[in-house]
Amino acid sequence: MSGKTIVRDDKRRRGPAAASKPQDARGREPAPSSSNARERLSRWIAERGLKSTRQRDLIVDTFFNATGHLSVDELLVQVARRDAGIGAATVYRTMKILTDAGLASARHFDDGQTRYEAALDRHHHDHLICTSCHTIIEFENERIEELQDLVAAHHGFTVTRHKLELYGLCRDCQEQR
Amino acid sequence: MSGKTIVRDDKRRRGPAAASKPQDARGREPAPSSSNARERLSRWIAERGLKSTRQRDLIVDTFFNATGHLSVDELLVQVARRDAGIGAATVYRTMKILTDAGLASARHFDDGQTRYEAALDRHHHDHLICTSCHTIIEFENERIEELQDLVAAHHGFTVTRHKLELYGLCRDCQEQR
DNA sequence: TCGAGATTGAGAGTGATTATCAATCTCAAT
DNA sequence: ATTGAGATTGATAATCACTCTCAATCTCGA
Repeated sequence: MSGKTIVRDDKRRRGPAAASKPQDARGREPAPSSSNARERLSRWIAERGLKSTRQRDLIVDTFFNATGHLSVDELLVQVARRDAGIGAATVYRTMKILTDAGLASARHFDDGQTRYEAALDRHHHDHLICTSCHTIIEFENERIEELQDLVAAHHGFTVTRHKLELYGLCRDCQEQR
Repeated sequence: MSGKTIVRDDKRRRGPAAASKPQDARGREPAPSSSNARERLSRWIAERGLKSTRQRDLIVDTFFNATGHLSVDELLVQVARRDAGIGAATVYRTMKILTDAGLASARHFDDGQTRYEAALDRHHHDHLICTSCHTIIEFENERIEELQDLVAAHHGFTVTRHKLELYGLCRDCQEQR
């Protein structure tokens, strides 16, 4: 699942088709394969005496097989299709483990929910968010990062992470007006 | 209150002194004067049949006399020093009015609370945030904005607003390690 | 001075997430 | 295969940052 470039376009769960061209992406590493992630997770779990459970496996599998930036609610809906008995708390707990293990990363956009995206071997990137249809497009721009470092240096800061989100209307939504 | 450049350094409520040099700021407009803001607010309130109350005035006055990016909690503490009977709901309500009137702007950093900053006549700017002492420094960089527009255009987006936050350690906190 | 209508403070309600806890499940050591 | 210490689970309570509700007040133009 999920294309092979850095740009991931997730118009509310649709096929891995038509995404804008990756103008700023440099198409470095392909998205992590579910199997690779599973290996890493097994190791992570083993290393700290955690246990592998049916629920955990199901949630992880569902997450890596989905595209985009999922909220716990959205993930729970998908998980419930396979096992309606899984509780929300378990999904929260599992996503926390995945995040701690570096296999998922949590994003806090302006809609009040934490959204998760697959993170294995992925490079840092930022987001373009359509305020109408909620499509999220990822992009990477080295020049911007350089300028950020410059600004930070001017103020004596050492930047450890940053967040850049561009909110607006995507092409489709503009045309529909 | 609040310096006369775009850079505002708020190390947890301290005098309007020592801020790093405004390297990226262009020192356009001076920060809004409390009186000017009050005028605008009066007009705003009058225009829509709202009423001016003791609580409202006190909260607004306290807000404009404080420096930095205050959360409702922080503002409430300061307000309570002048009138302990004012409820949190009223502070929330007042900050909403101030925001709607364009006199304050709400910022959502990664600590889960909404923070407000004086907004009258201020230009758009972004933030450098120290993850250790929580100092917040504002900056403006035209080149970055231009690149953002370029990136957005590549993806067919029309950007209406953006958020750029650089998290890291400020000079002081780096030295203290 | 009046009174319609806005405002207030307290407390209930909300939405997202975390904590608690008894019942279960896992898995390494029998 | 059995066991049992300890991890996990689901339900539910609790928390956090707000927002809503409502009866008591306050504001301000007539």
